[in-house]
Amino acid sequence: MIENEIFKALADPTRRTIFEKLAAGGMNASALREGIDISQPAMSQHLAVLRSAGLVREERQGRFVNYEVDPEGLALIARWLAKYRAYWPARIEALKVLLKDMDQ
Amino acid sequence: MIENEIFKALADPTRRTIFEKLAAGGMNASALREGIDISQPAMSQHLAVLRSAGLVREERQGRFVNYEVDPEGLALIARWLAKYRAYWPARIEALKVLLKDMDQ
DNA sequence: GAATCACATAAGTCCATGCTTATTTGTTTC
DNA sequence: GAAACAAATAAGCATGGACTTATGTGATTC
Repeated sequence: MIENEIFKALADPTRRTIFEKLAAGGMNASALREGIDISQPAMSQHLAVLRSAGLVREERQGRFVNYEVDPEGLALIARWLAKYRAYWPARIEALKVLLKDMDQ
Repeated sequence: MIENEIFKALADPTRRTIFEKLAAGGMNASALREGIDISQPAMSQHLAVLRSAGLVREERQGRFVNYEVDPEGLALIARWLAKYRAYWPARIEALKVLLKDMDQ
C-alpha cells in the first residue's frame, strides 16, 4: 500500500523540508543539503524514502543525481483527501477560487 | 506545528482505518473497536493522537464518548496540498469534476 | 453507595526509524 | 588508470512509538 508509504514519508519534518525545497525547483542531493543541517548519508536515506513513496523522482546527470517533485505522490494524497470531501462543504468556495487560479 | 502532528497521526494504518470509519459516521470508542482487532487502551491512545492532531473531535455523552471527524484537520491537509498545486496541472479536469459533484 | 460499565492513564516492552561513521559504487578528470 | 568527487549502502546505536497489562476516573444503575 503506497498510501502508507506516503504518509510515513511526510510524517518526518526533515523530509517535508526537503520536499518543500524540491517543490521550489529540482536540484541534486548536494544542493539540497545547503541550509539543512544534515549529513550526506542522512539526505540520501531521506531521498530514498521520498522516492519510494512516489513523492520525488530522480534522474542521473553525470555524477550528480537530480531530484524533483513527482506529481504522482501528490495526486494520491489529493485522491485520499477527496474521499472526505463531505466534511468540508464550507470550503467549496475556496476550492472554486483555487480552480479559477489554476486556469489563470 | 500541528501540521507535523497530522502527518504523524495519519502515518499509522490503524489510525487511518479508525479515521475512515469515523468518516462514515460518528460513533463512540466501543463501537469503533468492532471489526478492528485492537485492545481498548490502544483504541483510546489512537483516538487521543487523532484528536490532538485536529483530525477528530469528541463529545461526552453520558458514560460514552462520541467521536467524529473534525473538518479542521482535513482543511489543514488541503491547505498543505494546495501549496503544491503547480505540480498537478493534468489533474485540473479531475478537480472540476469533483467540484461539480460537490455541488450535486 | 456498591457494582458495573465506558474510557483514560500509567508503566513497561519491543520493534521501527532516523541518525552516525565507514565503506562502496558510479562518474568525471587528469 | 589513479585521484577526486557525488551519491548510495552497510552496520551499529539511540530514540520514538505502538502495543501490552494493570489501574484510575467518571458516569449510570440497582
